[in-house]
Amino acid sequence: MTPAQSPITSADKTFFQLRTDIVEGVIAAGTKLSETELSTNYGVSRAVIREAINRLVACHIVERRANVGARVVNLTTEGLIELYQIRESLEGMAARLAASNMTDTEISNLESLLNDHFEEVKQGHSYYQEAGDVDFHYRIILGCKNNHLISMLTDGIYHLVRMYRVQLGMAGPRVSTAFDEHKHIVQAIANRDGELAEILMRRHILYSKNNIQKKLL
Amino acid sequence: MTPAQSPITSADKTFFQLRTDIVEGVIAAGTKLSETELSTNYGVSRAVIREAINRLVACHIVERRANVGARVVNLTTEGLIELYQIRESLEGMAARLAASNMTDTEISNLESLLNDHFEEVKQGHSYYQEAGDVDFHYRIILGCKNNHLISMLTDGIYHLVRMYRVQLGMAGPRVSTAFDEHKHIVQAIANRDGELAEILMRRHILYSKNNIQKKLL
DNA sequence: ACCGGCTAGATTGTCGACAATTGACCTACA
DNA sequence: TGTAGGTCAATTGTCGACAATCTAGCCGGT
Repeated sequence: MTPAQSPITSADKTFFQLRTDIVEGVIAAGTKLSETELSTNYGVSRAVIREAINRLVACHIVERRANVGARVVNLTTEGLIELYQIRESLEGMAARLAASNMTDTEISNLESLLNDHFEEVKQGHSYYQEAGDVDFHYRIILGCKNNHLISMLTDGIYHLVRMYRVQLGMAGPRVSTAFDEHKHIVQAIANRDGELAEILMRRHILYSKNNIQKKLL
Repeated sequence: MTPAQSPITSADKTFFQLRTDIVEGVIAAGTKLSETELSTNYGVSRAVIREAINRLVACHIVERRANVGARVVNLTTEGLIELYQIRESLEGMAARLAASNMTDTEISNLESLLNDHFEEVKQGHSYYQEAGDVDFHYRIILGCKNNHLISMLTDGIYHLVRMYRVQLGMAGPRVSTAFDEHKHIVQAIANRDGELAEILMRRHILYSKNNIQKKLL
């Protein structure tokens, strides 16, 4: 799913591990992160834990107050809306750029990916499950070829999005509609129509937000 | 200009200092950042330097390779374009949200700010100088009330933008035209027309990008 | 002369100990 | 009883030393 992360240093590994544990809910939202405690739990020095925590702060997964400590962020409705506004903006741009910058083979790969998903939908499997949706969005993000943008989305935003999805249990009913939206986005990209691709991607994410927002009220 | 940063810890101060020195060009782009050397220069321990560098890595001002070291990023045309694509996307969204979320007093403050600038323009002062432009964009960003978005722009993107501006010397000729663009954006926000505000802001940044791109060829 | 491996120096990564700050509890006093 | 102040334990911030890793230069073989 996500491309091979290659943890080199001990701090890398600890960062990835901690991030996974928080996103998956092993460490609950709002939890205080005690450096000494984590240090013993993960079997590394406090310096390593500190570096990992600082990186999590940079992705907005953890908040730190000087001389007081670090806490996992709380999952709020406002936070989720903020996140989706950013997604709408950045992924819309990614789709626009992808229409210009994806190679023909990348596009045909994306189309065949979509066909595979179509088969699953026909057989009644819920399409809007993590893997398929994430995979789709992921390829378009990579297709934009803007490294800074790619990094912001894949290193920063997406883990937070996933945290909300996992912990608020969002495997919503937007099955076939979401699939159609994906199909139209790919069509626009294949036609090299960046403007349309952006509009469609933004609407797609906006619908998603509205759907979730409805469920949370 | 930028709101009061309150450096608490020694690492905070070192981070701000280092960032300023890099953005202003005291430490040139592409320079290798030796931890021990910086440690003696700034009069703090290596741990503090490491934390500061890691934060700079998170803002994409510095790149680090494990076991090798950290370097200040190189300023490339591609990097600048990437940055402006992100700005177009995020600040467009900020303008849209600002049209909904700014208070009436914030809007009237913004209008009077623009009037002050207009006086300067009438008197022949180059409007498109750092202070005025940054101030304008800054207020709109804050006006969006999306804390995550605010943080991405003010902590992340803007220092890089400034680094390009300072080091590539961009005090371009877009004087009165930029002022008009600002005026129209404020009008849209005052009318609570988010959609138009976004379109105008995106075009404003796009023009800016084209202008710079033209000068760099 | 050129290429591959090896050694030495320097740099980064990790660790445990010490210093500084915070928050809570406890006490004294109005 | 409630509040202000002080004390103490616990946590975070900072430091210097040690271990692991990379780069550059040297040496020997082909």
